[in-house]
Amino acid sequence: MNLKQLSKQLSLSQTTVSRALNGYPEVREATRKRVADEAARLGYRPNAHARRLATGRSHAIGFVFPSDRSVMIDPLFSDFVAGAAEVYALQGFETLLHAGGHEDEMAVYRRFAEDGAVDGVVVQAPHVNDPRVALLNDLQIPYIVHGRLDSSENDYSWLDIDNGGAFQKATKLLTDLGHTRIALLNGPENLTYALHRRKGYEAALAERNLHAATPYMFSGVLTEENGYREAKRVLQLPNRPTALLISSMMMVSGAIRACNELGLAIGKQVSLIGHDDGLPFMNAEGLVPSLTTTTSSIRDAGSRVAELLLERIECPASPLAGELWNVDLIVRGSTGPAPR
Amino acid sequence: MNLKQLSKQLSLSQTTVSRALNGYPEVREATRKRVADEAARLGYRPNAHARRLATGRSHAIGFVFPSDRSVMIDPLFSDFVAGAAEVYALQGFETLLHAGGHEDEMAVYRRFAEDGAVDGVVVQAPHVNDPRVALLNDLQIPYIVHGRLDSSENDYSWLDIDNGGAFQKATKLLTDLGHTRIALLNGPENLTYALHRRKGYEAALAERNLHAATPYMFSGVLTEENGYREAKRVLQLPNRPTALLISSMMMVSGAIRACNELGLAIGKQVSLIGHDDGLPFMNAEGLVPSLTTTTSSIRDAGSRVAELLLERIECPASPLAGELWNVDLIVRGSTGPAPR
DNA sequence: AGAATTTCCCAAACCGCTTTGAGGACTGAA
DNA sequence: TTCAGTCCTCAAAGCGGTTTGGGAAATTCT
Repeated sequence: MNLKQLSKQLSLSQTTVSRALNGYPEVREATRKRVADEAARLGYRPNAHARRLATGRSHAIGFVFPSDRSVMIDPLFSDFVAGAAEVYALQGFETLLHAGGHEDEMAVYRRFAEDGAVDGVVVQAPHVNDPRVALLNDLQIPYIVHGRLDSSENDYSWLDIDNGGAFQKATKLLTDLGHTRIALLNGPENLTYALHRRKGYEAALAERNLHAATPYMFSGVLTEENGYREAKRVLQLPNRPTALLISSMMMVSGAIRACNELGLAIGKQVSLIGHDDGLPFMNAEGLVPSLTTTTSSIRDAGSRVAELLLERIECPASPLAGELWNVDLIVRGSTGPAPR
Repeated sequence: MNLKQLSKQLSLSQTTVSRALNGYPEVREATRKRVADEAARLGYRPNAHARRLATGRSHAIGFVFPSDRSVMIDPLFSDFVAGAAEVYALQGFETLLHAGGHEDEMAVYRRFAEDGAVDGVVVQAPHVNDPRVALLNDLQIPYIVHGRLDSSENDYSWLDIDNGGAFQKATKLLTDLGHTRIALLNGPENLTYALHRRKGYEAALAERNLHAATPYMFSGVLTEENGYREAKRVLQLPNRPTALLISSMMMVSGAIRACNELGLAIGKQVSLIGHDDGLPFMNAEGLVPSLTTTTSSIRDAGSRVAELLLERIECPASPLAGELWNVDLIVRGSTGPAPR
C-alpha cells in the first residue's frame, strides 16, 4: 500500500493525502479525518526511504565506535546507548550503530555528512581537545557530547556529570574520617571524565594539605582484573593506603576480591568508595558491606542526551546546551574511620 | 556532488556512470576507469537514501530489543552486537538498533517488513517455541537466530554454542572428581540456552545415578547479586554442595564473594566452574585461583552470525544454515577433588 | 451583485539513484 | 556493399514520497 494507491482509493490527489497525513493546514478537517481513517484501515505506512529522499532528513541518530575494541567493551556504553535508543524509538528515530569497519571514526562522520545518513550524532568518551567536535562543527552535523572536552573553546552542546565534584566529595568524606593515604583507581586519564575525577580527588587532598603520591594512583581500563591487580598492589605498599577510591563497579569487584584475599576488612581496615553508573547487573547496595558510592545513572544520561540532541535537531538555531548533573554521594557500609 | 553533476562533468549519461561505478559489464574498461578516477577525484559518493529507494534494499541489519529492560541490561548482548556490527560495517551494512519505544518487538518486525527498513534481522535470546521465528517466516524477512528454539520445527537459520554439551562436560569433570552434590546457578530457564545447560547438567548427573535436588538449582537473571545471594544460600544448606556450576562470569563474581565471606577455600572446599563468554572486562584466568570455565566468545559468535545472515541475504534460496559450536572446557585452579 | 479573499485541492516537478529498452557506432562476414 | 552481431551509450521511466505554484469553489467584503 503506497501513497498513490491510497489516494486513488480516496479519489484524492497524492498531495492532499500527503498533506492530510502530515498535518498541513491546507486541508479541511473532514477530509483529513477521512484520509486518516482510510489510511489506518488499510494499514498504510509511508515508505521511510522515499520520505528520507524527499525530505533530506533521515530520522536517524548515529553512534560510532572506534575500531579499537577497548571502548566498546565497556558495558557502560551499551547502557548509555540503551537509554538513548529508547528515546529515539519513542520519537520515531532510528539508532544507527557503527563499530569498526575500515573507516576510522572521523571518516565515518564525513560520510554521514555527505550522504545524510543521520540527522545527528552523539560523541562519547571525549578526551582532552577531542578533534571530533571540530570536525562535526565543520561538517555541520548536529551533535552532542556526553562529557566535556577540556579545552578553552566552548562551542558545543554537552551533558556531563560532575565527576570532579563527585570525587572531591568522596575524597573529602574520607579525609574527614581521618584518612590520609587514599588511593585512586581511575579510568584512562586521557579521557576527560577520568581527568576530572583525578582533579577532584587532588583538590580535596589539597584542602587538607595532603597530596597524592604517584604509587597510590592507577589509570587504565575499567576491568575487574585491573581493579584486583591494582588494589592488591597498592594495599601491599610499605605504607599502604587506608582507603581506595574506585572509578567503576567492575574495578570495585576486583578490589573486593583483593581485600578478601589480603584479609583486610572492608569498612574497617580499608575503606572503599566506588563510582556507580547504575548498571543493572552490579548492585552496590547488595555488596557486603554495602558500598559507599558516588552514583549517577548512565542510562538516564543516555536518555537525556537523546532528548537534547533531538531538540537541537528540531531547532538548529537554538543556543547550545550544557547540562551538568550533580552526583550524589551515598554513604553506606564500606567507609569507616581511618584505622590507627 | 551527485550523479547528475558527475555525469555532466564526464560528458556521459547517468546510466553509464552508474553502471561504470557498479561494475556492470556494459561499459568499456577505459570508460570505467575514467569514471572511477573522476569520481574519486571529486569525492563522489552515491546518496544512500536514493539508492535504497531505487533498489529496494536498505543495506541495514536490525536488532530489536524488547522494551523490558531486563534483556538489554546484559553486557553479553552488547558484546555480541559489537562483534556483529563490525562485520556489517566492513560489508557496507548499517546496524540498526531498536530498543523499546511504543511498539512491541513483533510490531517492529512488521514495520521493518512493510517499509523495507532492513534487509535482515537477528533474533537474540530465543525461548522455547519463540513466536518471533514464525512471524519472520511469515514476513519473509531474512533472519538468523542466535541460539535455537526447542520445538520440533526446524525451519530457520541459527548459530548456537553447544550449551548442553558444555555443561555436561563441566558436570562430568566434577563427578569424576568425586563431587556428588553440585549446584547450578543458571540463567532464566525460559530461554533455551539456559534450558539446554540444565539438561546437560542433569544428563551428566544421571550418568552417575545422581539427580539434582531443586534447592541446589537457581534460575534467574545473570547479575552479580544473584550470584552472591544464591551461592550463599546453597552453601548454607544443611547438606551443602561441594561444587557450583555457574552460568556467567558476573554471577561467578558474586559467588566468589560469597565463598570468601563464608571462608570456603575455592578449589578446595568448594569447586567452581563458570561459563565464560569472553567479555573483555572480566577475565577468568586472572582470578585467584584461576577459574575453570567453559569458554566461548560471544563476540565471535556475533561476527559469525553476521556473516551467515549476509550470506542468507545474498542468496535467499540457499539452504538454511545451522551451526553448532563446540565449547571448550578449560580446567584451571578452581576445581579440585571433592572434600570428604 | 461583483470584487477580493480564503479554503481546499490538484498536476507536476523534484529528491538522486537504478534499470529498462533502444539506438548508434563499430566490427567481421557474406 | 550490405547485413548481422557486438559493444557501448543514452533517454526515459521508475522507486514513493514531499513541495511548489496555481486554479476552482466557497466565503467574505463592499
